Amino acid sequence: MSVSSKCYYAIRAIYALAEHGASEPMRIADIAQKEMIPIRFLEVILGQLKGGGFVESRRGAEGGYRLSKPPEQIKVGEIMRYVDGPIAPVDCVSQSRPKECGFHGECHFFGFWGRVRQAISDVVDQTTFADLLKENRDRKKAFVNEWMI
Amino acid sequence: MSVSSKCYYAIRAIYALAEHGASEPMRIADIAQKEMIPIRFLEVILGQLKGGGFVESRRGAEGGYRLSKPPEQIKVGEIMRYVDGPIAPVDCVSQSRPKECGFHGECHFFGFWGRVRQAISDVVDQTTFADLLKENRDRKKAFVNEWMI
DNA sequence: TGCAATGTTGACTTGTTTGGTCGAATCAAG
DNA sequence: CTTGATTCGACCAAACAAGTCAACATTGCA
Repeated sequence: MSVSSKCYYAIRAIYALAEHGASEPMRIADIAQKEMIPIRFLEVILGQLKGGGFVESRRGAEGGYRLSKPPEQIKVGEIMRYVDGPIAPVDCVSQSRPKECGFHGECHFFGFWGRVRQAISDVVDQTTFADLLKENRDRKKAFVNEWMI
Repeated sequence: MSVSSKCYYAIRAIYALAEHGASEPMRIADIAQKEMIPIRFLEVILGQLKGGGFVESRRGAEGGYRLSKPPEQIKVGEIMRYVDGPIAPVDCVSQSRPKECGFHGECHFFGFWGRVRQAISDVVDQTTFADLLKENRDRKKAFVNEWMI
C-alpha cells in the first residue's frame, strides 16, 4: 500500500512548478535541488510527465519546464494514476482497467476492496495542487503568527 | 497502492478458516483448492501466519490449521500489516514505524499523505473476518431470494 | 511397530520492478 | 557558432515478488 518514489518525485516536481508560477520556465536543476530529487532521474520523470500533457518544456538557454494547466486543474490522483497505474488495492476493483480474478462475481472480497479503493480515491481525487499550495501557505502563516506573539 | 498477492492469499486463507469453523482443523490442500492458492506458497504463508499467532496447527493425520481467535476478533488490517508491513502511502506517515524523509517538519505533503493513510486505515481496521462472512451470507441470501421470486 | 498422511523448515530459482546512471544528440538564443 | 539547456535511448545493480523443492518431524491408526 505505498506509492513508488518515482511517483512521489513526480508529485513534488509538479508542486515545485506550481509554486514557481507559469511566468517563466523552471530549470530541471532548480527543481531537483529544491525538492531533493536525483537530477538524472528527474529528467526521466519530467519526460514522462510531458508525454502525459501535464507539463511543457522549452529547451536551449532560458529553457526549462512549466505546467501546462493551472494548479487548480491538476489533481494529485491524476499524477498518481499516470505514473504508478490504477489506484486499486487489487486489480479486480480498478476503475479504469479492472482485471478478471478467477472468482467471476463470486469473490468474497469485492465489496471490501471496493470500499478501500473508494476511500483512497476520495482523498486523492479531491486534492488539487492549488489546495496543497494553499494548505502550506496557511501553515506557514500560522507559524509566523505564533512566532511573532 | 496495491497489496501483494501474498497478502491477499493470506487474507483468503484466514477467510477460508473462518468459514470452516474451529471445530476441526482444515488441511492446507483444502484451503489451497478452495481459494485457488498455489499449495507450496500457501505453506509458506501459513507458517508466517502461525508465527504471528493468527493460526495454530496440528500435524500428522487428522492435522491441519485453524484460527487461534474467533473471526470477530481478527481485523483485516492486522493481517495486512503483519504480512505487507505498515499501511502507509509513504514511509514518513506510518503510524507504527515512521521514517525520516529529510524535510523535517517542513514537508509540504505530510498532511495530505496522512489523510490518505487515515482513509485506508478507517476501512481495513474496522472490518473483521466476521463482518466479511456476514456480508457474503447476506449477499448469497439476497441472491437466492431474487432467484425464488 | 511401521506406514501413510500431514505439517515444518530453509534454501533455492526465476522474472520483474525499482531506482537510478550515462553519453550522445538536439535545440534555442544571443 | 558557442553556450546552456532539454531529449532520448541504452544500460545497470540491487531488491523484491512469487513460487518451487527436498528433506525432515510429527501424529494417528492398523
